[in-house]
Amino acid sequence: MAKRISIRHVAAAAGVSVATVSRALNMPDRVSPELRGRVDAAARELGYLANGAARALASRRTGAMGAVVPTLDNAIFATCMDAFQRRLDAAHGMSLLVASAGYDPALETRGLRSLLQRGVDGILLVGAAHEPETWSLLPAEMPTVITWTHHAEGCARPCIGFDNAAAAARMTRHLLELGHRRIAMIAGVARGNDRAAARIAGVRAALAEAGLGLEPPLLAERAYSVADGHAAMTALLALDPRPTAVICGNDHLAFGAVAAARARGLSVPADISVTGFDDLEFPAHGDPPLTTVHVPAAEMGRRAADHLAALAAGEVPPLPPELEAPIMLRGTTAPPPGRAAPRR
Amino acid sequence: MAKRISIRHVAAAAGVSVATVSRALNMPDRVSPELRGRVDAAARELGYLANGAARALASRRTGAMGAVVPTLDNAIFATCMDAFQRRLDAAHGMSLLVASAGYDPALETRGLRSLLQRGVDGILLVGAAHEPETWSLLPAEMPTVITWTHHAEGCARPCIGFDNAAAAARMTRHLLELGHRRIAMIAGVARGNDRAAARIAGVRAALAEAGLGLEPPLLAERAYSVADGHAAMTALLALDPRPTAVICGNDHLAFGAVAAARARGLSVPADISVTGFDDLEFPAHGDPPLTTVHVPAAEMGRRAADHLAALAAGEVPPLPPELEAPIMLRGTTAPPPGRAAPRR
DNA sequence: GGATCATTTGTAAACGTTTTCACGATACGA
DNA sequence: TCGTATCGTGAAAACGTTTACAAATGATCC
Repeated sequence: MAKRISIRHVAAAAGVSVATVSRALNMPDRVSPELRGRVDAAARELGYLANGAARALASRRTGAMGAVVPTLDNAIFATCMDAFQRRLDAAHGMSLLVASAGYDPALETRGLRSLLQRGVDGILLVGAAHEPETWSLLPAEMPTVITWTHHAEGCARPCIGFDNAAAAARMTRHLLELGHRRIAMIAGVARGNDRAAARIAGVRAALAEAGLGLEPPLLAERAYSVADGHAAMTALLALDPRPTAVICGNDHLAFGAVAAARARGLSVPADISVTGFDDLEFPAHGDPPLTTVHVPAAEMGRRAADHLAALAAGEVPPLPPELEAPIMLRGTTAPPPGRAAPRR
Repeated sequence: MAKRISIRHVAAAAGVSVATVSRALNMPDRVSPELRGRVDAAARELGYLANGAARALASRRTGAMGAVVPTLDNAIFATCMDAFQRRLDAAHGMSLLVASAGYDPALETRGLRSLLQRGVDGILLVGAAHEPETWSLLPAEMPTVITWTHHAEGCARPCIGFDNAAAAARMTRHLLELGHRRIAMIAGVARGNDRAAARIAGVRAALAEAGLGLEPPLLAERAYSVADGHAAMTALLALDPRPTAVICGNDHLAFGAVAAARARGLSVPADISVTGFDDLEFPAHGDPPLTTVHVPAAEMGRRAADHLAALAAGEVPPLPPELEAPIMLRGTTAPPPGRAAPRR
């Protein structure tokens, strides 16, 4: 590219030193109104855009935050990133650098390394379970937040999230209260995914309170996709006796599960109840609308932005509170067949 | 942050000059195997991570690409960004800086300015219609690609996309061939959105071939959401006579439209046909699965990455070909009520 | 009426790389 | 044996900002 306008040109045009230009642009109140006006005019006139690299090098801050997410292809993370980026830009003048790791620990480490090297003022991570190498890459003084979880034991970083296990347990108890006893779960792949694991643990704990267990074939771990949910549900329906309720690890699985049940001629929720996790737009408007756990994705994104920005500015923000993940009771849960709705 | 390991430390540890360290790391074949080994060892030993800002300043390239998208909250763009980022990283060692503009021209300009200032080696834009200020921000030599459209008249930048109007026209003709004559459209908001406008134009053109028109109330422009699709469909169903087919500007609108029709006790497609645009995962597995236009979002992302990387490397890649946007015939279209399926 | 202090400005030193240039050494062709 | 390429290396000059630091000016206070 042709040589761009530099701060020197602006300084010359305004008849001041480069330092004054820098100050006029970055700390307008430290410069007299008169010079500030001249500088602003010259900058606008010349179409001056500061060189980010030089600025970052000299000031030791880049004005960009990095995020490492499992994927952008799942709306729940995309929603979070959208809110994160918007808040970063609107409230803190910062940009977003994203790396998606595809649920692959090696890719995650690689992505983080690349963000760090590229230079970011902070890092957003999803979940608290990461490779040792990932953790060792992060200097203690690098502003970092963990999202999507809250009670992360042994995690030295602030967590902006909710309690996956508790939310899953609550949903399970709802099913138990409706009278279900034969409850299955189509979970996400738990290996390397602490959120998926916590959801399984929550369901299992709630079932245990009722004297029930959760083992294969009633527990299936599948990749988060509608097709996988469909396939897993089809397998569950072949069981005898078949479950009367199926808890799914996310909305994709649940949506597929509902479709599979209907394909088998079953009515949801009359014949079988299905629950999801995430609360995405489509399943919420499905037929019937999906009963699910609301995940505050956008809220996590916004809070993460504020927290990271504060950390990067050297402030010591209060530890983030646990977020709510309320159950959205909609149309896919009901008492098991042959049982009246419970009195309330 | 505590002072990080710099290239100087590595040079000292390896007993060579900083120039040699730089070369050993960036152009390994320009350095003798012996020294290269010493440098690599020292770098690994010290956990050296190059400072991206310094590197960018000296080399005049940042290794990051910028993208300005309308939103990340719509899966179609998130999917594109996911593929874009993955290809950027895997094939070109580059990172992704995203700005989402929320369909607001002013925010778009602002986002672009921020990306440019931050320093990117190239820019991905969605659609060819942008504010004059947006265009004037982009120096001619800044590698840029337009996605989501192909025949953009008067657009000096390479376009990686498909023909929105032609795809919409094809879908319309499919409906006409099924025997529909009273066809409505729930479109996206066309103002400032050339894709939405092109889709309307395509539908209108195909209808005109059949001697039909498309005006309000048969044409409604709504924000891209399931709820808006639901509301618009409800209004359409109050018409007398009501349309026998509704073409929607995207899958969100279509999904909501289907739900609204069923809520009114109508059967889709027996009583009324509905079509979408995008081909998202959920509607494709709905009940019935949505007939829609497939938008090659991931493919556009990958191609954009390759094209931009080539441009940034000073190559002159061939102009990208037009991409396919095939119609996915699924379960929401059928002949209008009281009319047999057409012979084939 | 000085001394002190804050305010505004300029000078120049970082910031951590890449890259040009020069240099010596080695290989090659005549 | 003597130029002449070729190669590997180091010294040092960018790259375009920010930010101590110092200097100059004017205001404030005994």
